[in-house]
Amino acid sequence: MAFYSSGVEYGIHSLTCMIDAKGNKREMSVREIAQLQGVPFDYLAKIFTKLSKAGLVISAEGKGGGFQLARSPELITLLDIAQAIDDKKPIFQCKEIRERFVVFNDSPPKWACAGICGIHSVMKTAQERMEEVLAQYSILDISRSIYVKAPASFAIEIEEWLNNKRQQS
Amino acid sequence: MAFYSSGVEYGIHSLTCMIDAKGNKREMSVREIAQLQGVPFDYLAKIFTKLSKAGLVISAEGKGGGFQLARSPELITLLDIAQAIDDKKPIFQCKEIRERFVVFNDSPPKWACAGICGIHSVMKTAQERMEEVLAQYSILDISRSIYVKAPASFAIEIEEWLNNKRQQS
DNA sequence: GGAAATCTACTCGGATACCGCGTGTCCGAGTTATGGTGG
DNA sequence: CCACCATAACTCGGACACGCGGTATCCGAGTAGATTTCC
Repeated sequence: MAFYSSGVEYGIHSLTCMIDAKGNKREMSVREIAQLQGVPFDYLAKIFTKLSKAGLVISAEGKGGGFQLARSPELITLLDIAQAIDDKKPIFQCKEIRERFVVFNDSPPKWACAGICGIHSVMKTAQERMEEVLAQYSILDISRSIYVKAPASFAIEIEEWLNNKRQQS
Repeated sequence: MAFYSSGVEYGIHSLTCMIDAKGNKREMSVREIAQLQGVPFDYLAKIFTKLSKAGLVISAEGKGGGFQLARSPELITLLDIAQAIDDKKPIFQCKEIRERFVVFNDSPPKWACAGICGIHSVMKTAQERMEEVLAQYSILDISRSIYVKAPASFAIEIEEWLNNKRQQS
């Protein structure tokens, strides 16, 4: 299985579409976001409560409520989102096998347990490098990479779709 | 769940203990390796067939057989092992959500599908950085990090344990 | 004494069981704007 | 005109069902060295 869950993917895409073509925030409800992207609503709702607890979005309860980015789009990185949804999980879970050597007879000496396991140490470094990359890109970057490819009509169609939706209720 | 399975951890530790204190290869059977480290034998056996297919170890069938490193210890990296056991899996599995926008009406335009997804692209870069670190360390490095902490008696105890084991049969 | 049969200890590969977790759904509770109703 | 109430549309949180994949175990088949047996 992949390391980052599909919840993370939903989260990133969702926050990305809460920015308009000009890079400004746009308040939206979970239902709007879910329908706009063709993603399960109930599931996305749970994801947004996580994003809210992590302080990435601000919630507005009640009718007409929804979510809004808590910070400027360039200050929300992919790492922020991934950690908010997947709870800072490690790439590698050390089982301290080094302590299990049969020659230790179930009572490993101090030197064997001292410091961090060598393998674990390398894995931690690897994860740090990985997360550095994720921390380097914001949802504004992602948003731009979409709008730079899209025709001008794309942004308009989304705006219209949103307006229609809101007009009906 | 962690990205790299516990099978990877078993694999790395196992290959590491197929090197003696001087950094030389040491032929061992799966049973020896499993018992030495206190790890399930049957499970480890399956892992070694993967390592064998990946060309990291060479198998010798029949009585007295076992496994041996296929290359010099400094040429076997943690990435080699991880990929041999976990089959080059991606950190992130793109679901191509960008094609699902409701304004596309189930027929996404070419520009939306063109090239690699922006998020996916960042994730791939992140994974590359991570794997670079893993490719940077060999099992010889890991082995040394253990022996540098251990007293001289440690290597001797392992040798004696192995000799006892082989004498009995 | 030498050849053949037997035994033992391996590597392989498939089948299977267990179980945790990711994914997704459902529902009830609390909140807030909106619209309608009655004095 | 204004206070009050019902309704609709949200967010929140818990419970739960489902299925997949990681972990682990078991077993049979094939292979090769060691041992014994038998002529």
